[in-house]
Amino acid sequence: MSTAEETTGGEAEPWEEVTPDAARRLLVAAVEAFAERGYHATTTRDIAGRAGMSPAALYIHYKTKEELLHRISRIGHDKALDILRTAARREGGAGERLADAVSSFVRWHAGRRTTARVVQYELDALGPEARAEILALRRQVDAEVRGIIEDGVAAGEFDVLDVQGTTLAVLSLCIDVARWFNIDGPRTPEQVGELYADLVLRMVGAK
Amino acid sequence: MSTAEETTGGEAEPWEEVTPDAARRLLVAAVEAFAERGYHATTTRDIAGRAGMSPAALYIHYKTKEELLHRISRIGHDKALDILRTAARREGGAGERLADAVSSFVRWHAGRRTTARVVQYELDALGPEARAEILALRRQVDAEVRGIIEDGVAAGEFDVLDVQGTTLAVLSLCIDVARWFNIDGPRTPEQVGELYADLVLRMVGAK
DNA sequence: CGCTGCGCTAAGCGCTCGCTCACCGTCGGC
DNA sequence: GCCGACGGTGAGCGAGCGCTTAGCGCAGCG
Repeated sequence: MSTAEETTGGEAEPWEEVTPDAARRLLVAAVEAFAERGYHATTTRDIAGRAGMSPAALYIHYKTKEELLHRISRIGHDKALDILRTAARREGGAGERLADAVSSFVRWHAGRRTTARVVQYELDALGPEARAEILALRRQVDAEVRGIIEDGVAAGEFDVLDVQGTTLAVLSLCIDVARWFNIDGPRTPEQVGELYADLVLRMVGAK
Repeated sequence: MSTAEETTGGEAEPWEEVTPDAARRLLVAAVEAFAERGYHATTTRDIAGRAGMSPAALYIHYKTKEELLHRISRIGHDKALDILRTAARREGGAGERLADAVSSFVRWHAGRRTTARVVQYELDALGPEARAEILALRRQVDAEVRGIIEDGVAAGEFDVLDVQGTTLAVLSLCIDVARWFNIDGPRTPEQVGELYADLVLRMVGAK
């Protein structure tokens, strides 16, 4: 988690914490399949096939198909939260920290779009306990962004009427990048990150 | 479950164009089920059950489960486009028209959240021809918003660096309301619409 | 060399899916 | 009062699902 991923665009090779190798290959295959077709439309045979294994191999490393989604969602949320925390705790004014948070968060949602899609849009497919665990992480994500905005307001740097509503809107804007971003489109993840950082600074009335 | 959504955004009772009555009841049931569990996780038995009919009754009115989704998506996109066109073609400056477009578009996504969820997030479940038809409607949606922003820039009313990128962001912000909005939450659709209209005016640097 | 443990496969179980089909009650027209 | 059309049902088909199980090949080790 603390690896060298200051990287402007492509991040360090993900999923390296997943071992053994066969379990990681299955998980990466599941991310691709879930992102492409959705959790419910993906079959265990499809996941195993993408990983070059038989359907039964999946159940050596994971108890159920849902456990795969849970692991993906957990790791993805940890990563997203890590990105935001890093930006929130750097030095500098609230404006710089918010711009940094938004641009890196957006870069992740665009650059690792397949992962982000699964993480952000397949939450309802999890069972109650797993969903509750993930929702707790999401509240922490919200708190990080709200914290920066509150700092900016307190410092007189931002002009915001509804802090919680604006926080919601900022996060919503960033998250939805995973829905529409197209790797073959005209924009790189870095460009979208820059554009969005500018838009968000306008939204909070940064001086 | 189906009640309590009495057109908070001031829209007409929807689905009235769907006849006969049994076909409409099935379609409304499908909207609810798709919005709750997703297209692929919804069974034809569930849809028919919600409409108080046997599973076979569905196939008297619709050829396949996918045709149901197609009809919902088509009608929903027509409605969304209609809302934007009405706002775009009213009288007044670009700022007023943009604020009107955003607030009514957001009101629809929040107030008719179940429909909007299906319309915006189940697009990939459609076959190639149906999806192409819907994508054409979405390009028209984009054009309406871009048109207002271009007007504002031309009139010196807005300050926008990347018109297409900002259009994308504005629409993305509005659409994602359908993902997070909660009828039992602290905000009414009207309040979110107002908040978002203000945020969007800031994004375009409205004078 | 034989034994053991383990990652993996081939086959398939029980179930539920989308969808079909033979049949039925109701009702307007003659 | 009978008849055909139509909207509906109950039962069930073939397919494909998530997941299980019996057994295989092979590396490590005496």
